[in-house]
Amino acid sequence: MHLDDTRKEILAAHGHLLIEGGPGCGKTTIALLTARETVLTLAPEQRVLFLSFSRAAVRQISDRMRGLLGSSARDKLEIRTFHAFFLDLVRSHGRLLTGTPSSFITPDREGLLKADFAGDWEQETHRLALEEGRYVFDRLAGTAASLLERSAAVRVLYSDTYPLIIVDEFQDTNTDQWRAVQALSTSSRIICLADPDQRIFDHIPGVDETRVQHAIEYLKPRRFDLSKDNHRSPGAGLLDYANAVLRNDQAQPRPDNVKSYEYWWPYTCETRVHQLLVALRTYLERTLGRTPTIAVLAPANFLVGKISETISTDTGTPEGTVPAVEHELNWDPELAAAAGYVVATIMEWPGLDRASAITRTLRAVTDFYRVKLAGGVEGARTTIRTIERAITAFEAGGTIRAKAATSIVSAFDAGVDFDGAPVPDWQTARARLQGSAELQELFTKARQLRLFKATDALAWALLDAWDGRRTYIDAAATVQRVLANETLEASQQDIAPVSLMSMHKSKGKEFDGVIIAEGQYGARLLDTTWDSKRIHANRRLLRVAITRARHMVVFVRPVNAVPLIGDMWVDDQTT
DNA sequence: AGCACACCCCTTTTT
DNA sequence: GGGGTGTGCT
Repeated sequence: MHLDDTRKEILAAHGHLLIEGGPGCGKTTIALLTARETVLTLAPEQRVLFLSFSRAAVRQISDRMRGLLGSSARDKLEIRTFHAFFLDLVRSHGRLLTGTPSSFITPDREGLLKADFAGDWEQETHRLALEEGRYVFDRLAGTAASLLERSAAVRVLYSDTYPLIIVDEFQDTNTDQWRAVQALSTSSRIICLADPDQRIFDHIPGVDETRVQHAIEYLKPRRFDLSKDNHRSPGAGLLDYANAVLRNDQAQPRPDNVKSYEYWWPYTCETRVHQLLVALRTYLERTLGRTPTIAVLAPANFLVGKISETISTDTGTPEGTVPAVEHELNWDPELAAAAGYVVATIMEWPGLDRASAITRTLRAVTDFYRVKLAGGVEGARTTIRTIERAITAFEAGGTIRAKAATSIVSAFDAGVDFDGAPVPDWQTARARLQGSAELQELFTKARQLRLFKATDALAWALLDAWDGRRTYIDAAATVQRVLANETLEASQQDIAPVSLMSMHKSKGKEFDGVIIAEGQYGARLLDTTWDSKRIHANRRLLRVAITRARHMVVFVRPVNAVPLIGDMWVDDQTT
């Protein structure tokens, strides 16, 4: 492999390093090569630690590693998420802080606990951690940091084990993650990989635009700038264009592999995306000579969800019918699972007495709203209360007032027949979810489950739950188990040919083609009414989205959308 | 207490 | 366009 002077310098350098550069500049590669050199000097029990944010990123880095490092070097390199690393640390040493063994509260469990807790949940999670040694995900990093700060023994143990620690996406580390890195930096060598222009998460508490500056002051690292380099060949033009969008640089022309389309009546954003998605797929298939990977990205999740709904079925347009597109969607998996859980309780009906069947389903409905409440929807609280009151009234034989509850009762009384074929039976059960706004919402969410590739696993598990005559025994528990399993495994699957996600979620991923969709009412890419801070944040986000593509970017924007490059204010006045 | 209707606003999240 | 919230009616 040919190395230029900067890279040779990086390999020869000692002490803490800060390596900056944009997408495709080779930060990860040079970090892996540095790890390879370091590995040669390690004692048998020592390793190099490579920390990143998501499992998807860990997977991508591991793939890259396999191409660069021999198997003996690979064994000495630990590529892990921050979370997994902190989880181990707290599991092994958390007792030092609390005196009790540590246990963990999974996100779905946290949702239910949070919904039933009246006070300040943030404060409660601190109390749970300190007094009971029970940790929700968000408390892990802070706890790990405290352990490393307060216990010299723990710090020395970890620094001894990991003399070199590489921190990926350093600009997005939060305060707690940075504290842990700081503590380890006393005896371990730290290499930070950063691209300040990919900072798209500073709306999250603890993530801070001054992080890189702090690191420069605290670690006093040697700094290297790779931002001029790009090793993805057709991507080079895309990176230049993305940088032009970032800086609103009007001198840069739009390259041929960036297209922009408008939509207006009778098209909606979703139908236009559907049409262009099929066209892009055909085009890439022809030019690449293989099945391409395509991502549809939007600035807001609700738009992603709407696009998913639209492309799931054939769409009629003035230019003909566009066929349904198989795709993967990663949005609200917890809410969809909670809705699926309600459907599963209905599949248990024929085997249960009236009272337990109905209360079981209604409890599942309240749990759905607990998940929703945990996601920040305050209004879910009244719905939970209303349905809980209905359950109490039902059990006491009183009058039920909630429409969702009366609908469930009459659905049960109307009777439901299953015949042992899981998929049609699932649909039969799901079809009972109607008669009120709440049940309609559950119905829609449950439909999304189809998209999590969970269908097959669900069908198999339900086949086992079938009692051979008329009901599914413990269907709810079965569905919960399968869905929990699927969410954990999901990230390990290969990239689907077509995936839909928010622009934020696309960070660190790569596709042959990218469609960037802009909504009409919300979900704007740029808006003249925004302040400069938000405009700049969205330009950074656009840069991330554009650079996800290896070959082609297609914008789908409403008529009169603000040009991505140009004088926004003048344009606004002329329209 | 629960619901329907009117009005308002419209980002982003890993594990 | 549509989901969330607030208001007033039953």
